[in-house]
Amino acid sequence: MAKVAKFDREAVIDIATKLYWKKGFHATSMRNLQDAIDMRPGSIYAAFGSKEGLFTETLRNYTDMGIEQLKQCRRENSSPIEALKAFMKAQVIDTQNSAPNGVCMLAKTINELTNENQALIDITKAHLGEIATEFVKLIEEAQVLGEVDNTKSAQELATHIQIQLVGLRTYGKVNNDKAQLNNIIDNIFNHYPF
Amino acid sequence: MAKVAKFDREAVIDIATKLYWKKGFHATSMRNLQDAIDMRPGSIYAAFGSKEGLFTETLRNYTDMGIEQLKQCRRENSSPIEALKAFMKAQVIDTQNSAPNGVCMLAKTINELTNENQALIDITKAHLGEIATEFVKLIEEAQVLGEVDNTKSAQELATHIQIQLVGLRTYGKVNNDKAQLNNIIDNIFNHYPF
DNA sequence: ATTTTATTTGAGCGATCGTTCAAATAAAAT
DNA sequence: ATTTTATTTGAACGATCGCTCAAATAAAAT
Repeated sequence: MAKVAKFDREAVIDIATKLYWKKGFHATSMRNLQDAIDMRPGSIYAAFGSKEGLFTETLRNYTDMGIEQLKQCRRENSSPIEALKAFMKAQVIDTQNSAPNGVCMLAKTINELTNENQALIDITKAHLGEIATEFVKLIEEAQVLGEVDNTKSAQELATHIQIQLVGLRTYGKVNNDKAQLNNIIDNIFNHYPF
Repeated sequence: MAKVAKFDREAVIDIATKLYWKKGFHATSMRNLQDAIDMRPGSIYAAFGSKEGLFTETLRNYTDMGIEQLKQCRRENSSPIEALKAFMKAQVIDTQNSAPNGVCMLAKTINELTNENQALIDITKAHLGEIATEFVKLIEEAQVLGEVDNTKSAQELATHIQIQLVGLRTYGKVNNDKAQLNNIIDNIFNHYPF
């Protein structure tokens, strides 16, 4: 054996996630990343391969954080639907002021990239699918508990939630009104299709 | 007087709109624009001032096209709500295959830009507001005709529509299923809050 | 202590970025 | 025909882009 890597890979990916989430793939330069994570080009390329390679790891990190946050909401709520509602409020309202960006990093990436980065688009789509699957699990649980009509398709309801999340997080950036956003989310669960 | 500009300003803005809409502000280079509109840097800068200046004109053009499309839908439908539904289907479904980009250029811009381009963000927000105002007018018309419960806030319903549009256009890019998108839009108008 | 080797450094590569401007051009005015 | 002047051209500016790699470094193995 020989010299061992001294940088904290998780910490580096966390910082890179914040930067990419805030500025997007194209507007984040390797120089920006070098400064933020305090690594020189050679080390970054040795560890992550390329700008795309590092971005890929931040997409994974962002998605894992979201899924973990959803599970945390589930632990804190006896009702799966209340857990889902709490998650939506955290994602739509709380992120507007505290997170690197109020909008969903995955939606932002889908919006930003073109065929020129098809591999990144495919990964992003897959991650959105993973999150939708977590929604499905929660909704099916709610159906078992009788909180949601079990003749409805859990997959369709999950899609509905994801569409609301993406739409609301962008709207929240345009009109950051916590009370209004709160009402809108309450209404989503008080009416069709829930 | 002297030599007169020979380029077609509207045609140039149309082409620039398509490019910016497709690739976004940062990923569209002036070189890309020069090639697409067949003008040399000096002419572009004389006519539009800067990359931001030209982008601003394309935002205006994009918004005008959307509002015109909405009015066209109104002319083709005796019912204002049917007109709104037709508009949504055109924006969500038809654009996925024919337009430069399936997602809304204004939403894409809100998602992409940061404080570093606050002026462009402010313009984009204002344009989203203009479109919402057109939705309000249509909904108020529907309320007069008894198509929509007139105890509801037309402004809130318009916001609801805009959130659905943004969410659906991004979802359409992830899962381009015409039949499913069509059903989702039908459901929006068959249930709460309509 | 010396050797081995994974890691880190940072100068610098060629390409491209947004932009400028002096010179060339061409249509209107004389 | 000549002058005037708005427009167009395109070379080129300094800055920055993503990325490479030879040299320096430092921790583990001997």
